[in-house]
Amino acid sequence: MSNNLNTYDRIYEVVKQIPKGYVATYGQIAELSNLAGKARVVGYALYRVDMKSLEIPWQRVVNAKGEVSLSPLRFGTDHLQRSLLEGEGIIFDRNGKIDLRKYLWRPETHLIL
DNA sequence: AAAGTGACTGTTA
DNA sequence: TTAACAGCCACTT
Repeated sequence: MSNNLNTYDRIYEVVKQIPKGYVATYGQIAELSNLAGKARVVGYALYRVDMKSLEIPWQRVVNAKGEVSLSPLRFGTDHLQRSLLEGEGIIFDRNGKIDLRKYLWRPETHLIL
C-alpha cells in the first residue's frame, strides 16, 4: 500500500475536482490520473475512502453505464451514494440510471486549472 | 511466490 | 438491448 500512495493520491486529487452536480466515470478518472485503462484500480482506491467523510466526493464517481456500481461489500454505501447525488440535484430514472449526456463532468468545458 | 478477487470497460455475439 | 468475455492491476492469502 505505502508504495502505491502516489497512485491513489493522484486518483483522489482528480476526484476532488469533480464539480457538485456532476459525475465522472471510473474510466474517466483513470485517464485523468494518468492511468488509462485501469478503471478497476480507481474502484479499489475509492473503496478505501472513508465514506463518512466527504473530503473526497467519492459519490460523484459512477460506472460507464451511468449507474451506481453495486456490491454487497459496500454494506449499503451504494444506496447512500444515490441519496447524496440526489441531494446534489442529480435525477435517476426508473432504472436507476443517470443521464450522462446531462451530468457527465467535462473538464474541457468546465475549465478546471 | 502464485493464484484469486473486484466500486471497471470495450468488444463481441 | 443485454450478457458473457477478456484484459486490466493492486491487494490479499
